Amino acid sequence: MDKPLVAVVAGPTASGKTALGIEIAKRLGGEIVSADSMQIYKNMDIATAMPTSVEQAQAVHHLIGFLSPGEDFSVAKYKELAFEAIDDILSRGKLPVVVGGTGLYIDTLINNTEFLDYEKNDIRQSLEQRAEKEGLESLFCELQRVDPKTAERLHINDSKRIIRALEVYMSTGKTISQQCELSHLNESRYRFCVIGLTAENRQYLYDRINLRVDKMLEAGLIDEAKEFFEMNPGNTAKQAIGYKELKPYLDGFVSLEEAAEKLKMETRRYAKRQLTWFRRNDKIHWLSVDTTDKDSLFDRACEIINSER
RNA sequence: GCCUCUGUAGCUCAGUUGGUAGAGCAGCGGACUGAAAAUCCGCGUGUCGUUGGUUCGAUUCCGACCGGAGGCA
Repeated sequence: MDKPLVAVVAGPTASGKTALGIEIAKRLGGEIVSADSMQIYKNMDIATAMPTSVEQAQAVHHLIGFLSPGEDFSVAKYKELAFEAIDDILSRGKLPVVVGGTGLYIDTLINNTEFLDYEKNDIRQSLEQRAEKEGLESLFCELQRVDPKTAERLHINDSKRIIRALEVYMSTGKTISQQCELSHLNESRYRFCVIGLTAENRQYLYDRINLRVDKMLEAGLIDEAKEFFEMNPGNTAKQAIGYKELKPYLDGFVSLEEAAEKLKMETRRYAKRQLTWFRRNDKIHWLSVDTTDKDSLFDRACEIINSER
């Protein structure tokens, strides 16, 4: 009768999501579904802080390390695969535990966002070329004509969203604002209980990030980066934090110290954006990792989930 | 020891012909519907080294002191 419950662990990078997710899965009989746009890829283990084989042995993990970095990915594909995994886990009487830091992916599951079907095409590429030649303003004016509602919402410099909005219109015949309305007509088949990890002191999180980057470098991030660039990564994988920041060092333009500092900085900024994303969700049960010891954190998270089961 | 330069935001530096100051980066806040670890927007947070003097008024001019860099010995 009641909709099945899906547990979610969200939060910024380096907040301890992986450990908490595994603990919840162990204690409550669950399996983990990753919600991470980069951990989906193979051969990027160190940079993406993918759960180690030891960690993966402690709980079943879905949607990690399965795609080649040459392949592009999208939130629409993620949604499809994630719901498959969730249904599979539920059919075996277990608790799905969604764990990840990609807010867009998580919200798509929670809101059950529907996407329109359309054939793969090269409209985006030609729009990018037009932006190059005619200037972004010309595309923005076009968007004002076809979808004034979206044009009003977007800033004139927001090239990605302007191009995307036109791409949707040209691919589907529907404006992106129409698509947004259509996208949440169907109610979710699940209930979600979201645990959010945060830190009372931002510096605590930043210290953990800095330390983690140092550990990644010790673990062989540089070699992983060299291999990464050799295997022709696609546009999605290329965005990962961890390789592009090391590129100037690999090419001999900056010292390792400078590149490492840049990598730490970009990771910190990413964590900040993640916090901004999750903060607007007023249904999240927040737990502070810097003021709670591990055991009580685990206890508390399981209590919250159990109370909603 | 003497001479020259220098000290302004967390960092690198502008600037004020004397009316308490502004850029970049960092940082902070926000947005986010098929690339989202991406992309975009907003916001100066300051004992102008310290201390005396001149002045209605000094971060600015002058002196001393302290710190840094270079030169001459």
